Amino acid sequence: MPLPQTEAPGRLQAALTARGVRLTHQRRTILGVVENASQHLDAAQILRQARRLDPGIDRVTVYRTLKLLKRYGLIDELDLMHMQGEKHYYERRPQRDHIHMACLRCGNIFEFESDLFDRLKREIERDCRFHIVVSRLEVGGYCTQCRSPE
Amino acid sequence: MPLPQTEAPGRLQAALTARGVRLTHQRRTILGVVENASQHLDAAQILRQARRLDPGIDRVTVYRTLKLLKRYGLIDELDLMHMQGEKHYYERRPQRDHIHMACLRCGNIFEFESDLFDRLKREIERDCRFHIVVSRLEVGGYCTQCRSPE
DNA sequence: TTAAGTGCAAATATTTTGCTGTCAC
DNA sequence: GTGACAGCAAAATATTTGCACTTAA
Repeated sequence: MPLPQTEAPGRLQAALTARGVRLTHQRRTILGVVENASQHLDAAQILRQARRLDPGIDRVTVYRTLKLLKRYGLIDELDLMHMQGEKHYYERRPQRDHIHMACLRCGNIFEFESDLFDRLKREIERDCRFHIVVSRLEVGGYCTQCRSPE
Repeated sequence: MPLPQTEAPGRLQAALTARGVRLTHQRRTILGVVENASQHLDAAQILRQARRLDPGIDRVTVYRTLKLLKRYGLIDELDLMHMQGEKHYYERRPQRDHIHMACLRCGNIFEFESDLFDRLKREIERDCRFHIVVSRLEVGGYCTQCRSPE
């Protein structure tokens, strides 16, 4: 069953409150959808789910809220190698960055954390004297299932 | 002065020919633009430059040619952290993958090659049993110039 | 010759903006 | 009470599709 929007305030909501951002009913709903998503959602999917909880929510409000969250660095915007059109996907920014792998055959998205990735980012910061705010590593290819015969 | 389109056939053109792809006048022009670009170009910029050499070229032909090149793995499609709208940027696929760093203040794009990046990709292939076809690592942040006081 | 490619027009997809009324604090 | 926010309509941006004509091989 869909999660009630009266659920315990999530981390996103707490983070916005801490920054003194006004929390409207609509924002709470959208935050809840993003927070409790079991997969990467695009704007249209977020809108659809938010409307189940609050049918009056407008598409524009979803876009404005996503932009707000992105501006505060609370969510990451993914392209997932543009596997299905040019839409973007969103996920709450994790403690530790991870890599997204998109299977070009089955379309599944896999995630992977890696010390080497963390080291690479530190190397970039040091060698290029570049202060990293946000990073995105996406790869497209074939997963085990799709490579194996059958 | 703009490069004449009668220039020596570039690698892109050779690669398409080798694959038995038909080379039209328009394709040769677009290939030349992409090949000789000194920076990352989006579709509109490619169209503009192509039209200087052949005013009749249509926007659609540019998109179709870019899609063709992407399908054959001859160019890479970049987002450059969506610094200016949602357009895509293109570059001829290099021998060795590199990282793109986008400065959020001055908008400059920096490139960086790294052994660690190569190792990371090998690690992904091994640990995740995932065969990588294409990869993209983009970071957004602040370059030396923009971090320093003045 | 003929399958593949081009230009044109129109459509689609995604995201943004202007404005007026509403609500969180 | 008031400045920030929501909804609606419309626009802007980026890319794709259908179709009749043209061209590379």
